[in-house]
Amino acid sequence: MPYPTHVTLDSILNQARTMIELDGVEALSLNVLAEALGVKTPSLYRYVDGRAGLLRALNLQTVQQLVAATQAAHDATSDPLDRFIAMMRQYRAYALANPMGYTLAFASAAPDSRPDPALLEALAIPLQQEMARISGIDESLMALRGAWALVHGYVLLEIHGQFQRGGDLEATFEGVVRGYLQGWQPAT
Amino acid sequence: MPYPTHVTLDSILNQARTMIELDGVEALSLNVLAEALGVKTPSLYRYVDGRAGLLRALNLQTVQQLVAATQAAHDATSDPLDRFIAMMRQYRAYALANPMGYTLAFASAAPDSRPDPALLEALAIPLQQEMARISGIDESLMALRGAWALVHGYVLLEIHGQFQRGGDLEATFEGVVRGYLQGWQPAT
DNA sequence: ACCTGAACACCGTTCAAGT
DNA sequence: ACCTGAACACCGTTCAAGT
Repeated sequence: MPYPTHVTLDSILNQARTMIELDGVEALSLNVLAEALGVKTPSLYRYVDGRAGLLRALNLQTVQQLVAATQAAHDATSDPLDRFIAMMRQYRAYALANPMGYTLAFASAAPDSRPDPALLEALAIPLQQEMARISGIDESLMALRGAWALVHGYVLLEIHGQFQRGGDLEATFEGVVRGYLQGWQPAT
Repeated sequence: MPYPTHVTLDSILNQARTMIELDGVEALSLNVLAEALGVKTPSLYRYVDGRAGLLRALNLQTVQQLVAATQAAHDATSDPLDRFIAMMRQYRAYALANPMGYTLAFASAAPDSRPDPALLEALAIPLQQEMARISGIDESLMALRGAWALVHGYVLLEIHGQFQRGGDLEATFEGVVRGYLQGWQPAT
């Protein structure tokens, strides 16, 4: 009689994700993860290629979820500028809801667990299309890179508590993104 | 006859810094660090409070160096906008020269090794003064937060290789920062 | 005063063995 | 087919002991 399956890739990732968000990536060990899943540590190796492979799988999931989140906003509006801002809002919302996962995927040092370039394209293409309708196509790559940097940096500073002087961080986000984008609209 | 001192806090930090920049933070272990310094691991505990303390000390140094770098640019120019941009250029140059150290200090998850708030003020105050001369004082906090986010995000995306489509990243940096700042100049 | 040896608990990883 | 036990090398940390 073979063993029943006690664990799946999904259950592993879900458990890892909640542990990471609770205690940080450094505190995530395969031992405690296995124990929380009611299994012995070596069993995890059937589903994931060690600790590094686990982080890779998590990062893949993170990028996919982020793409889905921004894409949902894309389909919900039509005016180019509103649409772009709505996508940035969704981007921020996802990052703030998954701060450790976002940081791990997009600002972690390990070069081997970086997001797949092809997936990053999936994130960038629809954004650049919208940007082209705001800035014109010639400037759209530069304008998009700045917008991404602005949003990326903003959510990371928020996540890591580096906006120390309070204020309405949501309104400020809206303000700086709008301000940035207005600079790229062709002069009338 | 007492032991001669084989190691100092400075030699520890320097060695740790070069190791981090070479192989990443995760690969930094007290064992290999001690061995590189010609000393046994427990000796490090006289100078630094364990691995966490070592990272704290490194982060402190990073922020101080970053403050010094931006401050140098402040003293070298006089026009507000040029001066602010020069400071941002120095900020980026420092981050790109110390990518792992910068990431560790400003985008690492560990909340206990975060930079001292008072030091962050030392970084922010002169920047906000310049920003006030560009945007006016009322908007200067919001405008500065956006500028910081933009530069922070930009250098992190550069460091982690996420601008995949090439192009002159220095010129793009200049362009997006200038573009952002122009939006905050009061209408004529 | 400064460093080391020895010991402990924990970690990731591999692989033959169990069911 | 899936999981476990046992073993290994490595890690951080503490503290009594060495010089």
